Amino acid sequence: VSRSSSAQAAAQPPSTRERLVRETAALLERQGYQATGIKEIVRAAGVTTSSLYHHFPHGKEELAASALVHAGDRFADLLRAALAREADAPGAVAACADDLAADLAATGWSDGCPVAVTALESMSDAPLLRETSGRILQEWQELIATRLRSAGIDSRPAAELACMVLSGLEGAELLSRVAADPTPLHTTGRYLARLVAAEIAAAPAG
Amino acid sequence: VSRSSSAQAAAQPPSTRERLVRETAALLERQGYQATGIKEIVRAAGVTTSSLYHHFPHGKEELAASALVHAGDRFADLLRAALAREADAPGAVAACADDLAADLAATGWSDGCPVAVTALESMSDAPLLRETSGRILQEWQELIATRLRSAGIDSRPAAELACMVLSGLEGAELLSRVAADPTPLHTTGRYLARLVAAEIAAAPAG
Amino acid sequence: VSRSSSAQAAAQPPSTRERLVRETAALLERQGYQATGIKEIVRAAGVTTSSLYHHFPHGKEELAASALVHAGDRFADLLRAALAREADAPGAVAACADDLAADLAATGWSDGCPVAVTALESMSDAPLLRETSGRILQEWQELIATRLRSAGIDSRPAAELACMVLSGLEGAELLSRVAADPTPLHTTGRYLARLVAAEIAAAPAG
Amino acid sequence: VSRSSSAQAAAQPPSTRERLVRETAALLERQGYQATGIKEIVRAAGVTTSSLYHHFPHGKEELAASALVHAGDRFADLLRAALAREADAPGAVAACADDLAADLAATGWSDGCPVAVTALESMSDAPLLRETSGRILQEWQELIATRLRSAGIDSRPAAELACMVLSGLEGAELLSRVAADPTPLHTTGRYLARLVAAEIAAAPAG
DNA sequence: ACACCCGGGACAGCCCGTTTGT
DNA sequence: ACAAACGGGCTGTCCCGGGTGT
Repeated sequence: VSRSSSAQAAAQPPSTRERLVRETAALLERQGYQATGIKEIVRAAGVTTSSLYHHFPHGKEELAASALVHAGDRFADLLRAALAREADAPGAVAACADDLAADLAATGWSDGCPVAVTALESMSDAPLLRETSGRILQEWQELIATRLRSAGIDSRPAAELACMVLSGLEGAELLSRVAADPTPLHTTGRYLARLVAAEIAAAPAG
Repeated sequence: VSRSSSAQAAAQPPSTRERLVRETAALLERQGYQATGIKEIVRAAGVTTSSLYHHFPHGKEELAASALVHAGDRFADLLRAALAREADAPGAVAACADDLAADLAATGWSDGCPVAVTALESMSDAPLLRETSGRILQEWQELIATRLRSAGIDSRPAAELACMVLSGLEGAELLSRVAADPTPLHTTGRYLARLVAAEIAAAPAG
Repeated sequence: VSRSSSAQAAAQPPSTRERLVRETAALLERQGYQATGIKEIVRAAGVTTSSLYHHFPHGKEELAASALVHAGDRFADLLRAALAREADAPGAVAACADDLAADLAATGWSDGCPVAVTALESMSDAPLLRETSGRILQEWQELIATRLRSAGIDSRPAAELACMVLSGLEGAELLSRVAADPTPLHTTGRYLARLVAAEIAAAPAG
Repeated sequence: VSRSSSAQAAAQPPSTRERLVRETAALLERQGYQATGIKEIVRAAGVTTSSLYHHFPHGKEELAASALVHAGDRFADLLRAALAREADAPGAVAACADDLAADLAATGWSDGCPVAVTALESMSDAPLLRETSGRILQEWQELIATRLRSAGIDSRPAAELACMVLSGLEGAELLSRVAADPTPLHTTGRYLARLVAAEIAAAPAG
């Protein structure tokens, strides 16, 4: 999915399209979809409005969808890294929460999961964004589920537990951000790790 | 906090201010803060713009804050009811998730937690909304924590577990809404109940 | 219909709405509907865009419709004056063409019948403008028909002849404007007068 | 004038330039000049914008002028056919009106004389279009005048009568289109025929 | 000569949240 | 409490020209 990064990140300056997607992703993380204006995007990316509409004929929504995919890939990288770092599955899940907390704190809690707010904002209008958000959330769940299965958890409970883990992470991120406090993420990470440990203990197979 | 309801809910038609708050709350649940326009609010409430600025001199943000408090009280009612219905604490937590799922499904997943999206949208601007959202989320956590303590869990772990429960609920609501599927909420409810049960088993005192 | 002119033209400065209608009518005569921008209108009228949308919530089309009515009334005045000036009906019809020619020439053939171009432009979109144009053209025909009936022509032929007269005037105005030459209007006026005279001769009653 | 048709209409697919002109003519008939966008044209013709500017370096106006000539030729064909069908000159003139009515009604009154609206729209700007329109209208008048002269009318009155006839046709087309009703065209055709008959009777030479 | 992708400014019509006279 | 006005902002489209290949 995120192959473009390695393919052309060699040296050439990011293309107009690339810059649009990147800047939009950054703005979405910070402000959400509704509060991010087209003008703001083109100003940040240093391109003209016409260029935007050349690359994204359906306008803001199409661009935001691309930006969501981009941001989703970056978040997937974060998840993958955290999940791979710890040898035991419970620790891996907790690492996700802790890394996320560190990441958010580093930006002063202004940036955040770009999918959460955009998805919620796009419930009524913007069906394309809603679908895209859904797919991205699914990807993340599968990423987590795969890690859990590699720890010996059966496929079905692994999927359900991954859903729980992602729910916990997303909800805790909300609480942490509004409080500007990493505690909710850390606490949630600990409990999620416990759940994973319990599941492994219950299913000793693998 | 929600004392106004008993004070004047006797019979008289809802005041202008009341109608504004109620309609705004409804719109916030459905569309979030940014997508809800002043004109839309006054049209829905059947009042003039000037009346709005008479009652809420600080405009949209102040009105939205009042609406958040109103909506937060209603959600607290839902929590209280669910927590009180089940005799055992784990069941009570699961009931929260299930009630929430039923509630959201009944509106076609269009309505939702009014605080989540508004809080996320108001991170960059609208500090009043951010503070208000934070207070409301705190209230909910305390509501849950109180129920957990009454089940014999110590004060400190009860608070932490309540944080985990609320995180799970909020995150699962996000997942359920974007997928238009109650499964994430049910699954999360089950796991949260397990955590509560484990905590009770671990702390037999009380 | 055009009672407002006498009612308040006494002294007070024209209201915002009045200025909008007047300036729009002037611009429509000169440029047509499509070439006249909202910004141009508000600049000419010295009002803000928001004021425009306060008085004409449906925007450009609604404003243009009002302007058409206004301009139609003014053109009806011209017709009435010309029709009343000459004692004989044929001369009255010719006077219409001549007055129209004089009027158009006085503006360097830049102004013209505001209805013609707007009606043609609004065929595909802007149904409100189309209806309004149709009504105005009907009014003018009736004005002419009434004059013909007062000259002894029966009701039915008077209506048909009025249709012919208006067609001739509108078409000749087109030819005169693109050629910047009053001849087509004068020529057409002469032939129209002949038709009226023939009709009177054929129907000696009255 | 319309030599291109015979020259290359043999079999080969219409050239890029040809397609541009044809599609533009069709759009001008329906929407006028201002409402027809460059993008709309290139989409309809299936060519790229650069191709358009290659063939018509002066852009939209030059293309529209070519389209006007093309459409004018087609309308001239209609006039010629109608004028030649009827043996007597009055009947020939009436046939023009009737054929025009049939033609317009067949398109649901959406298409129309492409010159009228474009000419009126181009009065203020687009002098090239104005000149082109003028020439085309002149051609049509001469077409009619020639037919009248062949019926024994002197050169000078034939030219004037042709002016009257074209005025009547154009004006009646306007009235018919806005009313979506062929009656104005039919009525006008009848009266125009009467004028021609009277002229022939007055000038019995030939 | 011809066609492609891409970009450039300016402006289209419209609506935002807000304030003022009164 | 009301209509009226404010000024800036919104998304989107206008018509057009460069750079590149062929």
